Amino acid sequence: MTLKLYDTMTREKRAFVPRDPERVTMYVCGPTVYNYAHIGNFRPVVVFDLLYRVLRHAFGPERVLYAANVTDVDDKINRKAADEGVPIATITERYLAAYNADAAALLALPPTFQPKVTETMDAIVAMIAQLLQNGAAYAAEGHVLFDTQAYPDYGKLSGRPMDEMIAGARVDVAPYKRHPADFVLWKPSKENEPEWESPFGPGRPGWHIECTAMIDQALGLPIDIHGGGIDLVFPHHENERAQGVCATHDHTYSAFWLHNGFLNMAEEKMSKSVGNVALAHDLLKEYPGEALRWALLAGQYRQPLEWNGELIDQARNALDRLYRVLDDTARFLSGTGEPPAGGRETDAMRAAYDAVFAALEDDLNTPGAFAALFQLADQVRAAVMAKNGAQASAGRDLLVQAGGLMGFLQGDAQAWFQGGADEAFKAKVEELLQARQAARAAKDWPQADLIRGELAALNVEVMDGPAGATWRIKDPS
RNA sequence: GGCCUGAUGGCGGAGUGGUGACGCACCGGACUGCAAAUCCGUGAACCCGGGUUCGAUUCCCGGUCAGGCCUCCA
Repeated sequence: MTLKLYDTMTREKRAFVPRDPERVTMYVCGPTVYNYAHIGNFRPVVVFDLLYRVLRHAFGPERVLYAANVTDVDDKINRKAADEGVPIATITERYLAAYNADAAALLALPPTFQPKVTETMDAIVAMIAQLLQNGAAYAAEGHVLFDTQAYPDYGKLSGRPMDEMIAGARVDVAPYKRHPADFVLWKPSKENEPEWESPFGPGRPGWHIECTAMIDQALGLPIDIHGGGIDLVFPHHENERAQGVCATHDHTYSAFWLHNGFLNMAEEKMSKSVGNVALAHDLLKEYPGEALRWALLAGQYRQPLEWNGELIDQARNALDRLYRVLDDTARFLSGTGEPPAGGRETDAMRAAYDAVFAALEDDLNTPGAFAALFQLADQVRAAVMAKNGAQASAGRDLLVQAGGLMGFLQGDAQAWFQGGADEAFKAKVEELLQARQAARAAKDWPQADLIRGELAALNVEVMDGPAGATWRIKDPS
């Protein structure tokens, strides 16, 4: 089986073959850290984290280099800093920390590198100088601009014929541009804006050059995979490519271009509590990160995804079901008293397990992978019901492994169901549970139901099983 | 105005030139003191109009609707 990925550039799905299997490189455009990130900003985080995991599995963890940048030089940052009367770094550090915490909560692995513009300034300046030297850039009125006419392939990535686009554009063209599509590589800073020294005069980099320089510095051009949101195809990635190719004289830049679709926000349903629960930071207060991760992967990454409260509930329920299988299996295995070692899975289990990988290798078909995961879970449950400890154990291991490849099911099942409960709370619940058990033993049903009601008031749901009662935190709704 | 995507059951969402996955929800049954879970089972969809084909949800054309980009927004 081979990994197949859809490349925006060639508009086709094709086999992924890295330039060097010992050193697979991926770069993804990250956030501008001036605020809490919208949940939509985390779709690429989760999607490319999944790809990162798949690549690590395929080529070996230490052979995959993943760089996800952070933009910490930006007008919006400047404005925010001015509003609060604090240095730029105060803003960027605050929101970078929040961003990384949120990404971690969504179970995204930390990338190998997280380059920042402020730490790449030398490389940016050097690359601009190189472009000037190569005749692909020119200076005008304190700016340095990229000369799109110097790059015949310009527009190829986004599939835009330049003349038509300019004809239809509603943009004012700066008078110092030789061609309307030319874009800024370096520009003078305005009053009170941060600025850096350069051979072209003091100033700051334009938007696109930073990524190209960060890629070259962190990974080295060309790379195997470049990812980001679909909105970045033009102009950002088109420009990146133009710069990179003209600076390095290597035509690849990135062998594959991957772009994730947008989240469709249904504003009417989103307001479960109040206002915009659309910030990942806020959503994470209400839902387990693992459920949000599942929701973000509920659709194939290139398709638009309907984002609403129901989607999150469904994701949570889906994980409930898988964790329940894990939990029931654990109970069964501990009940049998003999931890079966070296058990063997059934063919159906193995087939489902393989199907998870096959789906992911097909351009990250996460819905297909989920379907296979459920198939596997069903097989494990069947083994438990058949009281086949060896098969249950082996199947459970496969399920945890397959889920793990996608970043799921690595937590303790009890923790999933009782997530967020502290020790004092658990003790309180146990106390009520025992009182209820006593009432049940005495067949005092009214009393037992009364206690169930008390637990319900604590947002706890009781489940009576053959081995006693278990409990879980109910849905937040 | 130009360019580009998409349209599948109540909801989310795969896939395919010929019995339309999967999950959630719903309904019936089993089980249960109650409830949950679980098990068995039922029902339910391919935007509209043409074309190609023995046959189209799938391919082509047109339309409608929705979304994205052309304004440093994933």
